[in-house]
Amino acid sequence: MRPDTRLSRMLHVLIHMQHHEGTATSDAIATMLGTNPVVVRRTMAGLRDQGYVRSEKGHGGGWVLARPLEEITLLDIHKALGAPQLFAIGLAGDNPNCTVEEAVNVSLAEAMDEAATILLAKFGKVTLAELAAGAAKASKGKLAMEHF
Amino acid sequence: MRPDTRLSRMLHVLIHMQHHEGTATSDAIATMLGTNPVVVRRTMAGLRDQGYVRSEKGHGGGWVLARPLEEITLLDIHKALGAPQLFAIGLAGDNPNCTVEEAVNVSLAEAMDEAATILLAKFGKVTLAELAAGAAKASKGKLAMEHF
DNA sequence: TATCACGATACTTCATAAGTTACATGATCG
DNA sequence: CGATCATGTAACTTATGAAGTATCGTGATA
Repeated sequence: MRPDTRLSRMLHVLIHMQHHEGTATSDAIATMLGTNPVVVRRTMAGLRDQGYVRSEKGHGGGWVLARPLEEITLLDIHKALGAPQLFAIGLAGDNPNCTVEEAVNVSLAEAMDEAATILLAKFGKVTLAELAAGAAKASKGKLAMEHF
Repeated sequence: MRPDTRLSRMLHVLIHMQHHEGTATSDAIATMLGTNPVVVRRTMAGLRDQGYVRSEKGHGGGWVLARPLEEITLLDIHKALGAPQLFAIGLAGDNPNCTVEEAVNVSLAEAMDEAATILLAKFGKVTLAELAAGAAKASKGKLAMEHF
């Protein structure tokens, strides 16, 4: 199964936009992500609808952050992307009379629900500002390494 | 994304095999699951290699449980299927010099690792015998209902 | 008015679980 | 032995959804 990389990509973009003066065009973002500007617009559309970024047309247009990174969590972006499927595992069968099938699926669903709750709770606790800070620190570390 | 239903299906089959006297052919299993016998053989191959079932050719051949359900956990079957991807979410980017990308992906990976640990721990604690017992109980409940 | 950048549509590509076809191999029955 | 049954395997097709692409419309700016 091909993994959904939209969350990872959007987080990456949003953090870069903080340092970016003015607007970032879909083309520029696409180049940074190694993808296509249409894909960028399509994916960013959800973030715009939820008020995390704004888009402007025409000369000097492009994308800008609409809220500080302190106020955006990973969970916010996950939801803005439409809260896509978290798990690659699914439940099979559609026979409502088979109690075995039902017991299996209930058990799997419970385990997955529990894991999803944990995962989304963690997503909700991490802000993009914290990720940006972590990246800045790592950057300094690298810079320091280069001096030796 | 199309979910992977192999775990759900194999658990279902194994529990039914407990009550099944003698062998169950791939055809019979496929009919029960609403799928194709070749898919059954392909998927059961991993379980056979790990010693959870045996297969016999020729007249009267088919599949039989090789171990009691008490000794098989959901995790065992997950592993026997090759421990396929749990999450539909993936990490993007391959630029080792971008600390932002790295920070984003490390954070996502940590959250997913934590959730995966929880999920697999739960899988490891549930035996197929327990699922079978739950199904039998539900079956009785249904039977009782039918009497009134 | 020309250009720039997003918005939107319609399509193609890609990856992979799932489904299908076909045939080989081995075991059992008569 | 030979027919039949069932698994083993290989090769191919289908289904699904993220991702990629081409094209044109729309609005904003110089």
